[in-house]
Amino acid sequence: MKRILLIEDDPEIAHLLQLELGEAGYTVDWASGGMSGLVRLREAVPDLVILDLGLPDLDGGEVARRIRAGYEVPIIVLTAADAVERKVSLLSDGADDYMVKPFHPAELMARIQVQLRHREGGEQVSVGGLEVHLAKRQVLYGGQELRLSPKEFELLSLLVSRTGKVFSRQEIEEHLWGRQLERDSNVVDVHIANLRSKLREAGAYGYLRTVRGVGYALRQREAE
Amino acid sequence: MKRILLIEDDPEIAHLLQLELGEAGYTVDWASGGMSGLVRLREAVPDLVILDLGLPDLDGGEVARRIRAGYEVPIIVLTAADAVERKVSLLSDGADDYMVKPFHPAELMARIQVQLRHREGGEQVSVGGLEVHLAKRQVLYGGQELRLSPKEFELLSLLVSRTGKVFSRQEIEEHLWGRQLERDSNVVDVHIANLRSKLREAGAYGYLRTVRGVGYALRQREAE
DNA sequence: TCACAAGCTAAAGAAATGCTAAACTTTACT
DNA sequence: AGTAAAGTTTAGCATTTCTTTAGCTTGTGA
Repeated sequence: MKRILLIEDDPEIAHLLQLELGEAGYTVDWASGGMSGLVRLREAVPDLVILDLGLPDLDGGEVARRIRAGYEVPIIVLTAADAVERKVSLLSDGADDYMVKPFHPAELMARIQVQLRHREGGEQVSVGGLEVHLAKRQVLYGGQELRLSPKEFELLSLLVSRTGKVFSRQEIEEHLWGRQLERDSNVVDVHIANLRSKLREAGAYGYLRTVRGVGYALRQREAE
Repeated sequence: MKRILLIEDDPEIAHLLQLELGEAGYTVDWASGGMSGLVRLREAVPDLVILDLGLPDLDGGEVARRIRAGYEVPIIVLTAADAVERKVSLLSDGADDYMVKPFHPAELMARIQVQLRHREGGEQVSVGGLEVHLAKRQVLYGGQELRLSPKEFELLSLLVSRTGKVFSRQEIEEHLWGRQLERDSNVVDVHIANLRSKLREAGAYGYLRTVRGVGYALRQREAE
């Protein structure tokens, strides 16, 4: 369950948003002023902050800066129509997105999702259309999920950790097995072959390349 | 100093990014359209490209594909919130990462670092337009990749390690074979010839020179 | 200008390297 | 214990790369 901190002085808007967000499955925490918002933030760090600019006690930019100084949490700013030209300074104050009032709740919802997705994606790397989510242990190609065995996933993770670099069989062995294998073992080759065939099956051919005499690398696609 | 090519039609965003990136120590080159971006790229290949999707003249995916067709440079795409579903096709067009607008500059900065780290093999040497990446076992000439055999790559690596120095056949043998070969073997000559022909094929003639009676050296280009 | 050494080239056989399929072993789960 | 999935080994095959050979070209000094 995602927690959202709403800093908004107008009770009417606050109430409306609380309803909308609650229905969408978010837990909403409401603060009516800049100071109380900052206090609330310290008590329980939310997953996202919605900040109204027109606060009575503190300037919105100031609040954004203070939040940003101590927390990584994404901030969406609500601003009146006449303050549009402030958007640039706002963004550099630490806001991640802004919405001009009045706005449609659905749009706010969409932007919230975008921001949350941004943060979650932390451990994601991609090469070409290949996305590797380390935390989720998931690999996507063209939005489609690939079913990889543990060894295959580790192998791909290693290669994607330094795109372009050629990993020798020895390096791969050290990373996946923690030691060197027998001199004449070709386990690595076999796992490479299996991984490659699953990649190809999904249409992701040409990324996993053999560098003869040295090892393997993940590179930008090459004609097959 | 890393060079970033920014392809962005909105002058306001371009200016903001130019400031931010400049402060972070990058050299920023700004192109306001897809065509001019491609031209700029050809003039001086940057270390990274930031590409806005909403260009007036060319489709963003098209630009990405054209860049990718000729260069290995990493591409980060900026896309409007309503085009999120295009990310998949974008990634397979050759983009390495994408960011949904608006975004926090710090996040862009982080992603730039990720991309540059991925690409850097650490050790890289270059003479003229010839770049040799040891970790990637890759040789680029004018952004274009050369396919070299192991011996050819080692040979070029050796020569490029002390640009200008003349290496005797004996020295070359010691480095590539770990010993001296028979007196009347001309393996070195043959590998030199093969390397030279691959270089020439890519347009990189005039670098690999013969010093009669002594050996071979890699020097600044000379008329052919 | 000629002769000879040094270097270049092309081609063929030898060697090394990687790929694949299939059998076998281990592991995790029922 | 039985099954299914994953991991490993083996061995033969295909391909690339390396080396050698032999004849050709080029540069240099008499």
